[in-house]
Amino acid sequence: MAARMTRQRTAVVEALDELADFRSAQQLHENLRARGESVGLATVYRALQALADASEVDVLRAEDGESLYRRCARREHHHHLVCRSCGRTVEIDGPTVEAWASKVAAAQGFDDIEHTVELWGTCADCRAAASK
Amino acid sequence: MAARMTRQRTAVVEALDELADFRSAQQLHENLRARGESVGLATVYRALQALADASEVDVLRAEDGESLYRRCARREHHHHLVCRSCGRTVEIDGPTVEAWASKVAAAQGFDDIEHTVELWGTCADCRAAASK
DNA sequence: ACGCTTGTTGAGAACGGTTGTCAAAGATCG
DNA sequence: CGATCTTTGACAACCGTTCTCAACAAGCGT
Repeated sequence: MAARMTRQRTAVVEALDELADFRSAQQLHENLRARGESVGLATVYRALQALADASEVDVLRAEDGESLYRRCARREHHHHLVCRSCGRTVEIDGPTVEAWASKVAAAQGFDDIEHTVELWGTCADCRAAASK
Repeated sequence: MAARMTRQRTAVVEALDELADFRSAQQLHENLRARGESVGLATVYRALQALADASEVDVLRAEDGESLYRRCARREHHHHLVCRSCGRTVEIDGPTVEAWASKVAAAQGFDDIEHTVELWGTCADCRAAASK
């Protein structure tokens, strides 16, 4: 169970660090190959999974169900405002939302509460590009 | 483009009405077969899709990415508190959340904002059953 | 009631993202 | 260096969902 530091894992982390926004496993894989790093797709998935388990990366689901990964600045719980078309991401937190969520859930007798709060939109740049 | 009322579509709507909680397309399909209604899986998917487009049912993604459907009481925008293990659902709305979401997004220059706010937990019954 | 037209159905193939398989490769330690 | 034991990667398998297309049936006009 000792996590070994391999060339591939390092490469995945590096790729994540360079790309500041949410990316799919496949995008990262392509990115790695493009720069000459030979890494298997399955390995990319495994690395991302491990990083997610260790809370080193945030995972979120695109509207079509694909998983997107990102290395976030803050490790504490937070939410995201993501551009639908380019993936550009802004970290946000909503203290009022947290409080609201747990209060509502508790009032209904629910336990082990987890909440999903994500904002999707089109960023200024993409909007400009679309109406070119 | 005229929507025809077929036996299959009626069956899907009926099944949804009986099952008050969020169910997957496959669960609904099984449910229909179990009661003798012969309906193809693809048809169930199509019916659910059409209903979702018409805002007749709410769709949400389970943690594993599967789509879950439910006929909600209110047609207006609202959120859900869903039991992870039995699918039991409580409709909730959070006026404060709505306001917060659009304000935050606008402040970042984002447009076309959409937000996902769902609460997952374990309902009282399932908690009791688990610690039997 | 009876065709006709046209949307709908269903079985199975296809698809796309993700995970499993397993022999070969390589990281770590003594 | 050698032994050990995790990791890798090409490919198959999976699973939910969508597509294909010939057979079918709603709804409409007569």
